[in-house]
Amino acid sequence: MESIQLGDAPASKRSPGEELDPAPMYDIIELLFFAYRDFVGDADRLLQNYKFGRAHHRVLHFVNRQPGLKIAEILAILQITKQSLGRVLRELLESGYIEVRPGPVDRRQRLLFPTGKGRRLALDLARLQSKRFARVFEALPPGAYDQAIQFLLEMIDPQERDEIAERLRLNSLSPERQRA
Amino acid sequence: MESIQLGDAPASKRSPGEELDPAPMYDIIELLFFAYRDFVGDADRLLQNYKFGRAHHRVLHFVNRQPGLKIAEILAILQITKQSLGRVLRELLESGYIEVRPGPVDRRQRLLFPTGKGRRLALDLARLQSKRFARVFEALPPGAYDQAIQFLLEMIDPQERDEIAERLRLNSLSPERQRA
DNA sequence: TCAGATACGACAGCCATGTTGACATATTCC
DNA sequence: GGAATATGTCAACATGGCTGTCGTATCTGA
Repeated sequence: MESIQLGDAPASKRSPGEELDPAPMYDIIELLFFAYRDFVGDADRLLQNYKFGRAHHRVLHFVNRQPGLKIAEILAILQITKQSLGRVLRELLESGYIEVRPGPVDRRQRLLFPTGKGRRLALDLARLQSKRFARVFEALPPGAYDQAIQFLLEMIDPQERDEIAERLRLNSLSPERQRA
Repeated sequence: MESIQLGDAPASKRSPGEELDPAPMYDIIELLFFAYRDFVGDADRLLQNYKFGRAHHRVLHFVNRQPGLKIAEILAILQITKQSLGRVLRELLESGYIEVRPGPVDRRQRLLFPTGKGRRLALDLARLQSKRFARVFEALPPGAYDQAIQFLLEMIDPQERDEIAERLRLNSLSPERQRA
């Protein structure tokens, strides 16, 4: 692939050691905006067929990834209020993409599980978004995937970073939890 | 920095040549979600002091980056309708962060310019977001910035990609347009 | 055992930001 | 002078957030 040279390098590279009022990194700010918009656009188009929005997608995605998620846990992951979750979750329950079982030890809890239908839709959505990434890393040199992972991880607030990294590691190492 | 190994490599790497039903790339899908959320969170918090939202930020950002932007141009960049732009733009005009001048050649056009106040706020916001990037690339090996740029560029739909790359190149090479 | 903490549901109302559709106005172009 | 263009505007609506408040079932600990 042709290497495109865009704008300025980060200010920290232009004058090492000097940190006074670095120039804003407009290029990467805008690229992240456009990249994210196109990324979510893929799923948005598919979701229209189901009359679902991004909010439904997020809930279904994390419930599918972590079956048995508690209400409080998904609120923490999505960082929304239970009132916001309420409507979206109700629609997912009523249309049979997610089901609820009481917590085996604490019966106040409502554990969320994807149904077969739910797993299928979540998988379709994930595959669609994965296609974009697959195309990206085919066009980029080897190692680009690992570099992108490190880049995105660093972008996340430090407090959440460890927790998220842990959740990702757990999910990729223990597929048996999918059958819980 | 400690190199964290997360989950699986892309399916294309696990069995070269075979492309049937690759496993979804859950890790990078979720990392992009969390990374973007924290990224915009920075600006959101600052914007609260001004009673502005993300929509105002986007308009102010691009008007500041490309002074003299036409209405039709910013609609194309943001991919929203003029009705959506209307309210937000009116508030930015009334509160004096953006001003309008008729097109010198075509007087139907309303060219958008940031005011001094507008430039200051746009710069504050850009600096805030740049801080996150600066911290990221300090933690990452040299070359990570260029790699991230290439990654994000590839994530953008091909139709827009060239146009966006061109706009970024223009903006970083012709600062004199800032005085238009 | 019982009082308080916890996990969750539900109602009401509000806000921000997007949409479509229809129509008005000024200007430019042929 | 009529059509196309650039933009504004009004109305209605959808989505997805929010706060506040109250209710209920369940668990926990003194």
